[in-house]
Amino acid sequence: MSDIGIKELARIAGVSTASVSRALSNPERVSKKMRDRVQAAAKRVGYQPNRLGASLRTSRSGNIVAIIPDISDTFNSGVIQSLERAAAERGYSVLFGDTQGIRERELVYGAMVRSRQADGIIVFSHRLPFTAEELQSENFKLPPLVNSCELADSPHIDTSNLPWVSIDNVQAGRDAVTHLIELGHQNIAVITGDIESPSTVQRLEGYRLALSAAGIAYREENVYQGAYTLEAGVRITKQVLLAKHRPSAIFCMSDEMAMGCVATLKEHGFGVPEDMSVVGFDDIRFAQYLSPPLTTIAQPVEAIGRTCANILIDLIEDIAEPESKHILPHKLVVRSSATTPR
Amino acid sequence: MSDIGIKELARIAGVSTASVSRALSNPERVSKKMRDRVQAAAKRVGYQPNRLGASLRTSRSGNIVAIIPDISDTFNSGVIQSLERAAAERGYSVLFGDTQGIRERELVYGAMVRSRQADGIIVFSHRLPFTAEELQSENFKLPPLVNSCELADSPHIDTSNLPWVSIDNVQAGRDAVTHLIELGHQNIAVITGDIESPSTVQRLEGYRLALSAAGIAYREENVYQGAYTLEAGVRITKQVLLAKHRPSAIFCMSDEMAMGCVATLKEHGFGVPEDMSVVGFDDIRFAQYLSPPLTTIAQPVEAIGRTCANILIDLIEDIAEPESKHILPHKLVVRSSATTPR
DNA sequence: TTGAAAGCGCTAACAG
DNA sequence: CTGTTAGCGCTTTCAA
Repeated sequence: MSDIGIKELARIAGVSTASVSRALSNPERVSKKMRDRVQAAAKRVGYQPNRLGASLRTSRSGNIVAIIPDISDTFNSGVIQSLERAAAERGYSVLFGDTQGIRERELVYGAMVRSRQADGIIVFSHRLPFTAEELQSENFKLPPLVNSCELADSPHIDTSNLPWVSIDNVQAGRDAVTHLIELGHQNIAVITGDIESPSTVQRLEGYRLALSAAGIAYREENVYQGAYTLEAGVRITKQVLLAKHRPSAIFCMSDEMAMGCVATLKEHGFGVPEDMSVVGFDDIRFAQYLSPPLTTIAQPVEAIGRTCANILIDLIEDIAEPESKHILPHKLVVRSSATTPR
Repeated sequence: MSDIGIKELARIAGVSTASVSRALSNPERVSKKMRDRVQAAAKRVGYQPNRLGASLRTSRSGNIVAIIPDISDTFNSGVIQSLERAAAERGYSVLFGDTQGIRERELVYGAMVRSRQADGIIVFSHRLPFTAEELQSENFKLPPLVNSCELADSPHIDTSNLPWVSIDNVQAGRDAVTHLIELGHQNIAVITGDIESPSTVQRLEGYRLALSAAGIAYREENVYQGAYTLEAGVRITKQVLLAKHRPSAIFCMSDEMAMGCVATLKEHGFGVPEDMSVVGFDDIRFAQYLSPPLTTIAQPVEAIGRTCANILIDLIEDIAEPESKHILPHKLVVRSSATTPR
């Protein structure tokens, strides 16, 4: 049970190291007798292959890195949870990089593929984790990479052609706002996520479309630029309450923002939904337990994580087209935070 | 900028591979001239050392694995966030293992040190990620490991001697309950976390001590066995409401449980805190934005993660005593979910 | 201070 | 089907 290498095990089993390697990694390419013999010996002495040796030889680390701006965001942590599980099922481990949006840290994680610590990257941030210099360089080749639709365009590369997985954010934004319109709201504010994020831009487009389809004029002053955080929800909601033509409903582009929004409304004496309707986005675990339970757009968190992992691994293992796009279904979940305006 | 190895770089710089290695990894052991020359060449061609080669040679992967039952738990994700950051500052990456409490997955992650994919382990689960067989084996040596005070005793090893970092859970539990007693509560229910978890056992002990110090009889039926999840909070709270001698206050051993508890109370028409006081534990990000804002015990999330990382790395790099214990400070945060009973 | 060379543990040609 | 052997890219003696 002490630390034994392949040589030692080969000696013990009375076979060559090549046979040990084969019997353990490609059992089908070896006789049953050999297989049993080696596997028995391996088990007996508690042989655990050194993956570093194998990785060096094969140039495959078996790791993928997930670049995430903020793991403590509830939506993100749900995605990474399913991502990790799906990766594990295919024999990959995930190195995770919480960047807090810091460019330097993004670059560090982006470099992990080049330094062979990882075989591919899943990007949940807005920027590619490579320097402009790298991107412009002729012999720079993008490593296997999938983006979860938060990746903005880059001046140096057409990010829209990279593999991605996402919901239909335009339609989802439209669904949320249409719901409010159907309840009778005409004056609807929206608090956006980070404005560089494609998901925000798309959801905002959905907001526009919903308004326009209902013949309601789009008014610039109803669009509040925020960020996908609870704190932003708190901060911006105060601004909304200050508005000259105060809206009767607020569409928040994340549930965390909606939490902050609702808390702030209550703090200022506004009942939700009696005085102000609120619709969120994500359907995080907590949404149904808030008071009031949050009406929101549900994202298929589990599927997003799983799909990201699987596409990336397909890419790494060369069994996927390099431009796979996956649109996953979303769903409006009606609870109690939005109602007919008074 | 294409992929260049150390040999090629050595050739380009006109020096030996040994010098390249030294100039890059131990610049102080090389002349200034050599250093500049190599570093310039490395920069020019965009040399990125292959960590696999280095790792194989040095038997150091530069990774640590964090074994976590549930990353989407808000408290856990906060800890892992700071853990990752602290690890990164010391040049380590974190592989994370979300086990969902599944034994098999724990073992997979536990094996990563033996297979050299990682240099040490941080354990947030109840069990050591090793089989009984392994633990009993004579020449089994525990890898560098720190536990965040969730590790239960093992029949095969004295886990209490392993390095750990934690708050003083006994005192924290006592503080929470004392607060309720000082408000005037006499009949206080407690909803526990997973009963195998030392943190739960300790907090329960604190509950006992607080009662006893106030001369209040400890009553078995006021102790509800739960789990640190929102769903458990929901489920158990219903049981509490069914109690013959209904308590006037509930101490929940996590904020997520408290969220579920408060939601359930409201759903059944109980005002919080008018009809029922609730105290939580953790002070997760959301606690202050719930309605009512949650009175809770704040854990130093950032410090816990950072300390775990630093102790583990000290252990790996042989610069720490193997039995370091760290008690971090907690704090009662009084908000609005607990008040004087009617 | 620098270079030559061995070797970390494994896999994959290649030969038998 | 199995064994021999070279070598993945790096670090680290050892000698100069």
